[in-house]
Parts: sequence; structure tokens; C-alpha cells
Amino acid sequence: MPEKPTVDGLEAKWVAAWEAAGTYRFDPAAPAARIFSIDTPPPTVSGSLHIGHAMSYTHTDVTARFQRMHQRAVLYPMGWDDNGLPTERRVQNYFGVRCDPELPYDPGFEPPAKPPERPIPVSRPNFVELCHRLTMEDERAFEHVWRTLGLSVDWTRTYSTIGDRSRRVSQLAFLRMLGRGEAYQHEAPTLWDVDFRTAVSQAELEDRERPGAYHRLRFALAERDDAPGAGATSVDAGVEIETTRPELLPACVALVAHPDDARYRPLVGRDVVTPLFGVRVPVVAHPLADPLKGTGIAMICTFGDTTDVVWWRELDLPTRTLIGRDGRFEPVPWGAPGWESDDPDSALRTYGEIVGRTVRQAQARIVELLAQSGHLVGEPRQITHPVKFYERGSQPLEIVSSRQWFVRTLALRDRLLERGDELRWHPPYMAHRYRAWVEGLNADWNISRQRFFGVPIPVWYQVDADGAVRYDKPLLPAEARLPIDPSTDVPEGYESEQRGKPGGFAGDPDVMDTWATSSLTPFIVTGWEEDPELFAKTFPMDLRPQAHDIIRTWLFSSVVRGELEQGQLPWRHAAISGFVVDPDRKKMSKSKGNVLTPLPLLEQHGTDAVRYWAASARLGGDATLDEGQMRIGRRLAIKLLNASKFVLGRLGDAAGQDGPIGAPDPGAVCEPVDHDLLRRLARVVTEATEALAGYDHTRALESTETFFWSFCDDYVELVKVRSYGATGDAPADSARAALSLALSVQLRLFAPFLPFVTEEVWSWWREGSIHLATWPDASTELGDAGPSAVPASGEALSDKWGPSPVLDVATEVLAAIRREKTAHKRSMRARVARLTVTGDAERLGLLALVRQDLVDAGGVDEVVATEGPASVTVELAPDT
RNA sequence: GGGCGCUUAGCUCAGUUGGCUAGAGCAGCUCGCUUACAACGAGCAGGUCGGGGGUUCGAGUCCCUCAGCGCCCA
Repeated sequence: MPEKPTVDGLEAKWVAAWEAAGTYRFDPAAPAARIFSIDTPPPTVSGSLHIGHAMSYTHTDVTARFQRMHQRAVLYPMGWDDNGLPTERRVQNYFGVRCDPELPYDPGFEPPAKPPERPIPVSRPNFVELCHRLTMEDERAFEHVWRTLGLSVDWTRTYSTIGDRSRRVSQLAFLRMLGRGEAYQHEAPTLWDVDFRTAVSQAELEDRERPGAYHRLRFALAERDDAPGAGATSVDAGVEIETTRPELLPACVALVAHPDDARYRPLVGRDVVTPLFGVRVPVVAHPLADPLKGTGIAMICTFGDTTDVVWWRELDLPTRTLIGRDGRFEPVPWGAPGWESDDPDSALRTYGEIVGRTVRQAQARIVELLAQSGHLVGEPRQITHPVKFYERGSQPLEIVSSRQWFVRTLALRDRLLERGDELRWHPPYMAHRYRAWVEGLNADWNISRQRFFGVPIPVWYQVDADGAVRYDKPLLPAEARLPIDPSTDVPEGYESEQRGKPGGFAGDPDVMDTWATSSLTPFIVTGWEEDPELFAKTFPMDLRPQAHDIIRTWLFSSVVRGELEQGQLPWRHAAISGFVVDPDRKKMSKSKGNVLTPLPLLEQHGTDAVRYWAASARLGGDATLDEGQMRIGRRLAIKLLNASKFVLGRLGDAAGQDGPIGAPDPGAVCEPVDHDLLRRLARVVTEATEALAGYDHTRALESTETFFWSFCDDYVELVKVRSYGATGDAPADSARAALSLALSVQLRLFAPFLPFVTEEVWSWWREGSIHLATWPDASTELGDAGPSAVPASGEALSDKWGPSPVLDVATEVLAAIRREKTAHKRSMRARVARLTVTGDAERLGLLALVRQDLVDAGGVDEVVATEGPASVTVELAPDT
């Protein structure tokens, strides 16, 4: 025990000690009933950790430690999400390379020391190797932060989402879905990011307010074929629509109005002619048309937005695709089938003005042309409206038609809703987020991405004799071969020379959505299809901790995979953390520049202090970054050191100079006020235990902390003199036993929150790690009988222990004495000439039981106890 | 536009199925170096519980409504 204990330096000391001792190693031999498993969120390593991560992971770690102290074998691995776009971008810039998936693997490739001006094309496996090289550094840095934060992770079980294990699980699950018909490929309109040139899924969308303009366009009404003078186009009769995307006019396939809209009902079934391009398109009716928007009739283009897709599908309209994968207008064959026009030459000429242009350029030109031709009615009306973006993208999404892989989620909707009801959400209201998302699904989950650093779709295709890739003739690898990369590996029965050749094969060029892999973390970490014994014991897992922003992505997709592979939830509980907002209550974001990384805060305040702040924030709620709260946490940790030093000093005196400080002995407790202290502590133990079992770490911490301060301020002061042996051995032993018991219990109650300082104190007098010690048991440790261990939630046990009336009276009198001394600006050491306590017989009886302690603690010369209305009067001795 | 959450002391937050005079910490003020702790301790002061209405013997708590803030989804 150091002379002057400090919280500084405890992190490095104990991180190393825990690692050396394997304190947090998972025991796979434990029986299923004794295992607690956590599906840790793998952080994105190419980003940076911020203080919000530290909070959320602390919440999880508190639970992990609590369960471990119940002698559970805790499966608590860490994962790194390194697969995906953010990593690709960094690698491209860092090494000066560009991925060309057509190239074969070059085992000798080494990037130049300095990135060249023109990016070097490399194969996908080479590119992936470079991604690995870079992410390894990030992962080391992340691991350092997590260890400093004191996470009780078993670092021998770390995985990464691009690692062999993840790729194998991902590809295997894909093949299983394929075999069951749950995955399918389809040429379809797809949400498309023109910068990244990849498809994205519904879950990755976000709306952003952007300026735009309504352009009112006039369409001519085509004459009825059966009407007199058929063939001529009426210029008088016409219809006006409003659109924010006039550049898509050449892709117009219909006009649409609400079926109940009397204004347009006469037009439904007739044709109109598009301005500039002379295309005859029908007027149709559909309930999604909003009579209040614009003129109440809209143009349907393939494809301007997701509503266009719905109309196109449900009304069985033709497709006229304009925009290519690079976001530019592609050439189209005006006059050819599908591109009929009243004046193909003119259409071709007009369209020539926008071919090769971007959307923005094309819009400007088309509006000019419409104005010249007189089809633009009035001036464009400026508006602000929500536009769909890929959440990582910078350009509005386009919808292009492409071949993609999908997972059937729409058909699962009802079962997914049931699973959401089964899951135990903490806090419960987070279930709404999930439900709203599942109910709003409007498309199957697109899992293919036209990117490189991801898990490859494990499929090849036959190539026809004429060189065409036959997507309808997939070649699948044997499961035992996984993971494979179809860009370098060769399907069974083929030679690598046949790649891309007529009669040969071609690999699927796509990789999976990063969520398609991370949705499988409950399978990756439980040994699915690799360690059947472990899987049987750990699936479904106990806990999924995560933040609320990824309910629709990570949580949702994981529930989908659990349902598809196992027909059950992947976990029993979901603990959802909120965000950290800055002291001005602004959400932290890179653009605001108010993001704080954890390490400086950990170094400045100490880990236990930061954890104290984090654990003070409830699940689900946004927490304010509050360094004041960290300072309080630091003070608490220091107080714990000092109070422990005092208690152990008393025990050391009793044990003699070199005698060992033994385990506390409840049998030695004989003084009523000592019993009361332990009884009150028993209530705290029960409350904290119930709270933690119900994922309410805040209440557990608060309850423990409140007790601790009162223990220090009142109880320790009360028994200090007695504990020195001033009034005899038995009373002194009683005090020492109570102090020792209370310290042992409080250290363990604090251990999940303040792992460093509690371990430090524990090491002064006990064997082994406190984090493997048994969670305090109010029934067996504190001299009473009762229920034990983690109670079933909802069971209220805290009343069982009864009141602590002796302690209450003592505290009240002690406070009165202090108040009097302070009021007269006297030192706490000032003598009390006479202490008068009045009350009924019971009160006076209680007083008698602590009389000597009060006399000692208060410096009281004379105590007068009389019957009467309850009161305490303190008369100080004259100041000398 | 729909949904969810929040609004309690200057600040950060507790306040359980309605039931004491609405609590804690920080900051503030006044004291005190006391042999665990001055990076500390003791004490004091500080609130019309966002506004309005309702139910009730009784509302911070339940209902309605309005306002503001935040998030999610359209």
C-alpha cells in the first residue's frame, strides 16, 4: 500500500497485468448456462474513434464485467470493420493505386514509395492486400485506445470484417441463401451513386434539403386515332405538368394523375406528346399521384426517383434509360424500337445537345430549349426539397438499371416484425425505430456493390461460345473452398486460361455490401460452421450493444440473417446507446469540427474518470460531453484510494506490523450501528444488482456512489475513534469487521465502472483480480439470509433488508453537531459542551446504542437525553 | 407530413405503479489544514417542475392542448 496513493499510471500497470494473466480470456469449455456472449460492434477503422464510441463501449464493458463477476464465461471479442468504401478511398490516395478487377493477381507487386501522379492499376487481391496493410496500423491504434479504456475484451478472439473467417462465413451464408432461393440476381432499377459508381441500398439513403425548381411544361394532347382529322396534333388542347427534373423529359414514359382527380379523369387513357422529343406517351392513373402537388399531374420518367420505379413497375411502363453509370447522358437511338418519335431527326438533334453532359449541365440546356420552343410555361419556381443521397456520397443518387444481387426481405416482413417484438430492447422504446423501418421497407435488400475492397460474391458464370457471359448459368464453388475470390480463383473443371474466353468462365465482378458481412457477426464470433460445439453453446448470443443510428442497418440486417440461417433472433437483448452531444448540445460531427477523440480525455482525466462520466449516461439517451462530470469521477476514484487506505490501515494495525490482512469476518460485527451500516449496504447491493441485471447501469452507479460518500462522511467518522481500540477490543473488532466488509463489497460494486482503481486497491489486500471475484451477495456476506446472485428482473428485493434506524439517528445528530460548528465558524475539532437530544423512548433507545461513537466523533463532553418532541440541541464549548 | 424522445436549481441530471416540505452533483457563497483524503472536508443558499386546461382528496408524475429542442422515417 503506497504512502500517497494516486490514480495516475494505473492504466498502463493494470492493462499489462491483465494481459499477462489472461484475466479476460473466454473459457470455451464453460457450459452453455454459464456463458454470457456479447456481439461487439466492430468499429470502422478507417474513420476515427470518438468519445461517443467510448461511452457506448463503456456501457457494454460494465455489463461484461458484471456478468464475469457472476462467474460467467464472458465471450466478448473485438472486431474491426475494415471492409468497404472509406478504406478504399484512403488506400487509393495513400499508395497511388487504382483497383482494376480484370487484372490477375501479381504476387510480387510493391507500391512505389511515393504515390505516382497516375494511379497504378492493380488487381483486386493486390488492392485488398494494400487495404490490409493500411488498416492494420489503424487497428493497432484502435486497440490501444480500447485497452486504455479498460475494455475487458478477449483480444485473442479479434476478427476483422475482411479477414479469412469473415469472408468464409459471408460467402458460405451467401451460397446457403442462394441454395434456398433467398438470394437472387436481377436486372432492375437500382439506386446508384455516380461518384462511387456503385449501387446502394435503401438503408444507406439519406434525405438532404437541396435547392431545386419546379418547371412547368406544356404537353400537347395527341388526337384520338378514331377522331376526324387523325394524324394531326392539336396545339390548342394540352396539359401542363410540373417537374424538378426537366432534363429527364426524353425518358418520359407517361403522365400520371390520381384516379379520383376529376380534372384529369377525361385525359386518362389518351396520349400526349412530349415537348422537344415528340414522343407519344399515355396518361395513366395511380393513387400515388398527389393532386395537391404542382398541377396535380406528373410526368413519369425512367427513372427520376423511387416513385417513378413504383409507377413503372405497377403500371407496366416501358423503360427509356438515359443516364449511365458515370452520371452522364448516354447516346440513345431515336426512331428505333422503344425510341419512337413523331420527329426522330429533331429528337436526335435535340438530344445531341445533352449527350455526354452531366445531369446539371443537361438540365440547364433542356430548360433553354424548352423556353425557346415555348413549352416552358412561366419562370421556374425555386424551391427547397429533400433529395436522396447515399449517406457517404456527395451527388444526388440516380436510378440506373443494372444487374444486382438481392436478398428477399420484403417477403419476410411479418416474421421480422415478430422477431423485433421478441427482442428485449433497452430502453424499450427503441423497438419503435426497428418496427418503423421494417414496416417502411419498399425493396428487397440489394447486397451487391460495384466495388473492390469487400467480400467477393463467390460466383463465376459460364461464357458462351460467342463470348457472352451467361448470368443465368452460375458456377458455384464447393463450400470447402471458401473463401474464394472469383477474380483469381478458377471454378471446378476449368483452367485459368479460360477466364473470359468463349466457352470459358467469368467471375462475378461485384463485392458484397459491408452490411452483408457485418450482419453476420453473431455467426462469425460463435463459430458457425466451424466449431459446432461453441456455436451450440453461444447462439443465440446474449447481447447486442450498439448505437441507435444503425438500427435500420446493422441491427435490422442481423435480424434478417438470424431469421434466414437459424429461424431465430441472433441475440436475446439489445442495448442501444445514444449519442454524445457537445456542451452546447450540438451533435458531434466532423463538419462542425466539434468531434473529440477519447485518448486525450483519457490521458487528462484518467480512464476511471471518463468511464464514470460514460456510465452516468443512460442507455438510449443523448449524453452531454461533460468534463466536469469526469472530474467528479476522478475525485471519486481518488476518494476510493484514500478511504481504502484508511480502512486497510485500521485492519493492518489490528493484524500487527507484518501480519496479513485477512478476509472480512461478519461474525465479529456486534455493535448495532455496524449492523445498520451493513444492512443499508445490503439494500444497495440488491438495488445495484437488480439495476445492472436490467441494463440500468446508471442507477447501479448512483446508488453505490451515494452510499459510498455517506460511508466516508458519516460512518467512517463515527467509528474512527472506536476502530483504534479506544473503547475496547470487541467494539474495535466490530468496527474493523464492518469497515472491512463494507470496503470489500463497495470495491466490487464499483469494479465494473472503475476497473483500475478498484483493482489497485484489491491488490493491496486480496489475492487475484477483483474482476474475477464474486459479485457481492447481500444474503451470504453481510450476516443475513436471503436470495442470491442475479435476481430475475422485476423482482423487488430491496425492501427485504429493513431500515437502519441507529445509523439514521447517528447521522442526524452528527449533522447537527457539524451544522452548529460551521454556523459559529468553529473548527470541526471544537468541543461540544452539551448535546441535548429529545424524542420518544424508541429514539432515545437508539441514541443510547451509538452514544459513545457520537461522543468520540463530535467531541462531546456531556450528552443529555430527554423525552419530548424530536430535536437535537448543540451547545459548543467556549472558544479558547 | 408521420413517429419517437426531451423540457425539473445558473449547469449536468435523478425523481419507480399519482402520496412527505421536489432531490443529487457541479458552479456560487461562508467556513475549516481534523493523524485516509486541501487535487480535501463541513455548512448555507438556490426551483411557479416549458405554457395553458382537465381528471383526482391529492399531479413533476395521468389525460388533452400549445410552444421549443433533438432524433428517426416520409
